[in-house]
Amino acid sequence: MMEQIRKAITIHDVAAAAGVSVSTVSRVLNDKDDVAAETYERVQQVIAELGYASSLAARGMRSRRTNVIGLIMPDVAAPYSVAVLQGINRAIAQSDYDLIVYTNGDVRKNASAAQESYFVSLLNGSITDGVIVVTPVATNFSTAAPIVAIDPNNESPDCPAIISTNRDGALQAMNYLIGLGHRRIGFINGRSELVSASRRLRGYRDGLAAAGIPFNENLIEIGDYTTETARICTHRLLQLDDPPTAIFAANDQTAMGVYQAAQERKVLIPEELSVVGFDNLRESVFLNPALTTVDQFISEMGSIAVEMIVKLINGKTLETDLHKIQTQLVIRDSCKSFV
Amino acid sequence: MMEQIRKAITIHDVAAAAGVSVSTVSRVLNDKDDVAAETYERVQQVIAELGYASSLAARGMRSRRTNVIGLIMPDVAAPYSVAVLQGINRAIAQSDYDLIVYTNGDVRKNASAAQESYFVSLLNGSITDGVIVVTPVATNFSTAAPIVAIDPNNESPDCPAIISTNRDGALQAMNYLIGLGHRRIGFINGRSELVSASRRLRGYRDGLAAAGIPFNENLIEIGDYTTETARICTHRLLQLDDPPTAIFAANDQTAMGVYQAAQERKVLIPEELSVVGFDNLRESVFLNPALTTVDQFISEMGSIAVEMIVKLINGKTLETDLHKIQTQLVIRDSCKSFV
DNA sequence: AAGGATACCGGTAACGTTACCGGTAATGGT
DNA sequence: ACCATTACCGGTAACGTTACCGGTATCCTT
Repeated sequence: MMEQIRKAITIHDVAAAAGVSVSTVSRVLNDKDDVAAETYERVQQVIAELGYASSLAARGMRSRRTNVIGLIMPDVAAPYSVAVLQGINRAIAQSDYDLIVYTNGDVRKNASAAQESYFVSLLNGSITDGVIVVTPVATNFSTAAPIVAIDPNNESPDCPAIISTNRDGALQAMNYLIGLGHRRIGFINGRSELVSASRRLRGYRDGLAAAGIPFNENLIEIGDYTTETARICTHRLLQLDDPPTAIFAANDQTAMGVYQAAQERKVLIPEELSVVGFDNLRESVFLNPALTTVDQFISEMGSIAVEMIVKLINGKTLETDLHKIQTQLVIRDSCKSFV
Repeated sequence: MMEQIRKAITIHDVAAAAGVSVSTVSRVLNDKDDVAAETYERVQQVIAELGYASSLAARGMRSRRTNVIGLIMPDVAAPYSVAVLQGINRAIAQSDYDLIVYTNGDVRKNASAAQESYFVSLLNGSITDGVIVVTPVATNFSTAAPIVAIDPNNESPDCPAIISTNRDGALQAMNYLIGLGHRRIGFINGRSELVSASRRLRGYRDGLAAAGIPFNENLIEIGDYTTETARICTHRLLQLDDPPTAIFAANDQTAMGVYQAAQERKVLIPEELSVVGFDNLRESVFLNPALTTVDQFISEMGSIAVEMIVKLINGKTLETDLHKIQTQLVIRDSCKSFV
């Protein structure tokens, strides 16, 4: 077994086996009409018999068209990434394109801009017709093929991008909590260098200000969007002399950390502590109690990105370079009014 | 803005800008030692300035080595796939290789063998040095580069593969339930054409047989590993004249469907119905009550696959072509003894 | 000082494919 | 019967890169 070191078959092998020239095989492969029906059949049969598939590399190099869209994301297995992937996958299925996801598996938090542009050029102009990048630090890429950024870390990116209304979503969450009577509201933020985190903090502060509640430094924790860090932050908040009656978590994974810490301290959610998250991940429904959270339609961002990149690939112009997605509070069972 | 239709830069541009030949630039790129320190520096600087990245396609075509590993999976966003991805990602990060995930976004359940081999040849021999395929139907690929299959749908695949002990895991689950006193145990299977499903059914039947419990056709439902179908199957089981006191779900997503149906019928888990799953997905901890399930170490399968493919790429031989992973029952809160 | 070794670099060919051009045979029109 | 058109197909060059060979200038050795 496993003696299949039979050298990979090329278009030349197919041509030889079918008794035609490589040009003709190429024409068959690309469904050009300048080939006799009989010849077409014969070549197709040989292709099937030999199990031939054309080299994506060679094809892309010569014809400048691969029908493949690239996707670059820092960590493919993170819940956020998975949600994006779902949307992209759905859109790809309905398109004529295939998808290649590229990652170096590096889950170090701070991918450098240089590395990102490296990845982009690596794919673009060789094996992909266009690239979608997720939460990039860089937004200026030197490449011929089009690029679309999802949630870029740049207030004014110079490539087409999709962003969600982070401040507005946070504001909705705050208004909801304040409407329930909460006045001591803790906030556990994401990594502060991320634009999304600073925009959500903005919403938190604006929400307080609009209600005339003074900003209290002690109620702010700087997390990193991970559950474990959020657990620690929550413990710090809950052991304050005057602990918060509600916590606004900057994303759902952070909210999970809040749940964990609350359970460890025998603090009941929502009776003794209200919690609001951000993202509306699939998992948030399964939490007990089900998490109230801000939906930022992550999957939609993915599918819209595909639509945009396809337009760009086909030389069309976009209606808008900056596609904003409206966030929306989803009320479940993790909050209770505070009297 | 967005006038970056500056034609992609090639090694020739770099060579011209640095005042050297393309050969020298190539040597710098590949860290060959036949280049003066001063020249090396200058070329590196030009590369950085121009933001040049070599074309993966051209490189792979010429040098037969790309340092990229391919991964082919039917649905990247499915929970199972995500778990595999996690393991693969972890292992990739510690290796010298990058990862490309290929999908056509087709979530149709039955990908054809032809399509699979097409994908494999597409990647292999052009842009990847080796490919990992997840739950392939085909296991005989005509390609020069190595292949490793995860959970192949073939009892005796003729390529190196990683499989988990499905029957044994199911047996553990059954012994546990029977040990708790259950005798009417329902089983919701996955798609019957999958090897994993038939092996788990085998374990279910063997478990019954060992305990002297007669097999009852009515307690078997054929699902498709999805939550929605499982919901429907569960309703059928629970409205039987003599409904099961426990349900063994063929995977965790199926178990979630059982939870949903139970909730709709006001059937309490575990008081009135015990549930065991299979997979031990991340989500299973968040379920309420936490799901007792068979861990099949999906992530480990991914990282082991990377180890295997790297060995094969480097011409080493594997200790074993068929790597079996031991499954293990994880007991949580979804089962109770039946008196 | 002459010969040989070494350091460094450029030119050429090839990887597998498609775009383009051109050529042959068959067909149609008069 | 002759020219024009058409249908079909083959040859050649090029995509961007690296392997390989070979060439020049410098250095070392005796």
